[in-house]
Amino acid sequence: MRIGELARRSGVSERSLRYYEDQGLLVSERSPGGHRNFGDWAVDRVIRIQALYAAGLNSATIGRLLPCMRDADGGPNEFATGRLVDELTAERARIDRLIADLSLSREILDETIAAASAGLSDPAPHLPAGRPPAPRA
Amino acid sequence: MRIGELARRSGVSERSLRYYEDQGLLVSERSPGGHRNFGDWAVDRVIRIQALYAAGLNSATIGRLLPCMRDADGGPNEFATGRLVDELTAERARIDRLIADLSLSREILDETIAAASAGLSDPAPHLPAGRPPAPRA
DNA sequence: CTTGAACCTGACACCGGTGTCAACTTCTAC
DNA sequence: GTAGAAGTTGACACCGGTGTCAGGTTCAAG
Repeated sequence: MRIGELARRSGVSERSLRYYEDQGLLVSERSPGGHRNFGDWAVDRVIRIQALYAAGLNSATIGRLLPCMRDADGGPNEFATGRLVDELTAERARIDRLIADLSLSREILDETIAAASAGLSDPAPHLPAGRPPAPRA
Repeated sequence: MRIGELARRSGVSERSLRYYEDQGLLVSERSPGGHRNFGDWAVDRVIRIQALYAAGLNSATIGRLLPCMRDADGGPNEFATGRLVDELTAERARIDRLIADLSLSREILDETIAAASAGLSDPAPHLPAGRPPAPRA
């Protein structure tokens, strides 16, 4: 598929996809004219890359991590070196703290939103005040 | 307490605490010489502020949110306006997506770390490879 | 009074993935 | 062949909470 479709299917902007390739996180075949061509596997990979970025990892770390992770196609891997394992372990700890912060923030938002819809005598007509169930992490 | 102690107790740098005050998120008494003095309630408040920042909210949004949230001391509140509720609802949705990304990232890290300690014939002597249980959100 | 730790204000820099625009080329459907 | 959608490279800007340094002031203990 071409970059536009990959962007649509993965939910990541074309700009970011090109950046990922620049950083060596994504590879593509090229058409004779230079247009990128991606396989289906790229969708999953992009989603993972995006998740890792969202978790606060930088390009360099993701670049070291990618060849060591079990891919969707169960492709061949390297094993993470001790140094990389240390780094990933630290990242994991940071992510755990971050998840804790996010959960606290979510609670605060929930309470505040609930208090508003309970307390306002002027119910906003656009949102039916039904809050979705807590996300299953 | 003074700013140093608050920093220690909340785990937030003095620099950030002064910035929070600048942004109107935190109030302090001042000593005759100008030194800040905080009550015990400040610790909880700072932790919440920090969590909200970590969740990606900016100063302006936090500033609007703070007076509407139920504080630790159950202090008096305003109610969030409809416009603010909309904003908070959007933020909550974003946080939910972010938590999903973080969970995926954590899984990837876990698998990669586990694969490394299982696959390496050279066990790094510093970490006993016991992975902590998944964090109870 | 003296001394050293703690605090004050103000300023500068940073980071790095992403949005956006420009100018041009390639692809595709008719 | 031709028009228009889609893709390409390159460059510029941004954001905003935080780290850090400088130079000066305050506080508390001896």
